[in-house]
Amino acid sequence: MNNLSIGKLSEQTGCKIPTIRYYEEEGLLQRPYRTEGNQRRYNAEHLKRLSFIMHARELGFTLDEVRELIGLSNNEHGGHEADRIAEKHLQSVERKIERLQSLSKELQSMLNSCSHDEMDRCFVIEALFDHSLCQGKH
Amino acid sequence: MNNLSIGKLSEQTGCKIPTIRYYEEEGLLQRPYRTEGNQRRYNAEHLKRLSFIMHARELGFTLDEVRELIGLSNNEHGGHEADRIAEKHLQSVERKIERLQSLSKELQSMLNSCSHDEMDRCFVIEALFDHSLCQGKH
DNA sequence: TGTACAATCTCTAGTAACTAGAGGTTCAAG
DNA sequence: CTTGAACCTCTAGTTACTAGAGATTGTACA
Repeated sequence: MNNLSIGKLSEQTGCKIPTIRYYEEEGLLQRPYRTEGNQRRYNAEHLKRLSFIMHARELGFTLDEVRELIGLSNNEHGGHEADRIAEKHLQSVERKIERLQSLSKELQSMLNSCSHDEMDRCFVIEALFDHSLCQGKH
Repeated sequence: MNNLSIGKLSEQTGCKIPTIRYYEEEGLLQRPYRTEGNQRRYNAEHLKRLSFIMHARELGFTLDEVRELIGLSNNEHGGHEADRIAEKHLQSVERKIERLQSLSKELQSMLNSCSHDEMDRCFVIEALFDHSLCQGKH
């Protein structure tokens, strides 16, 4: 688990090599020990931190939020703050879901009515045109 | 409706001025007539096209897909193709909804269990760390 | 007709979160 | 000790815009 090369860390976490270097650059991942020959060597702490970052990213936190979260986890008063961030994030996720659901409905009804007539006109395209003309009316 | 300046077109559509120029640059919006002094003047066709682009964007189509859709709408065999694009898009939207819903659940359960104990430890942060360590196990 | 100033022009660079490639160096197995 | 996979840094590209600088044009009003 110690003295992992960047390739091994990448394998273990599923995070791509350039992305690992990018996170280091961005100050999200601690700078690792370097060999004489200037290659990176990671330990269990790095593995843990990188997994944390990746999981937070999967959950849709931005890198800035991840940065905040990491800062808070080192801070004794960070708990309530972390709540706030997670709560704000939950709200934005729920808004996103709503928007996508209405989008899904619109796409479905476009597709359902999309039989083609003799002139081979497609209602998908027409629906897009029509709806785009009645702005804000639905 | 004719001879709209870029500012008026922007007002009418709600699309920002630099974005209009960007769409022109990208070949999505037809190049408009220019005055002697090199300023853009738009007509009803441009308005219609821009509204189409914006509506498709709201529905989450990428600019490349919008480009395709515009191409297809000028093509007599485009109908079935447009179906295919819309269908593919619908599927990706549904996948996105699923992912967001499970994310929302995870955030909610994080927040629910997030009372703070005497030591002011926050379970939001711990949940993030814990889950990040059991990779792929849920 | 003159003038002021809002609106427009082009161009460059910045955003987020990576990804890809060039050209060169190091590590480790045999 | 050799060789080839893995690593290094650096630059530039991606998507869909947005912001700003510095210059020019359009137009309302006196």
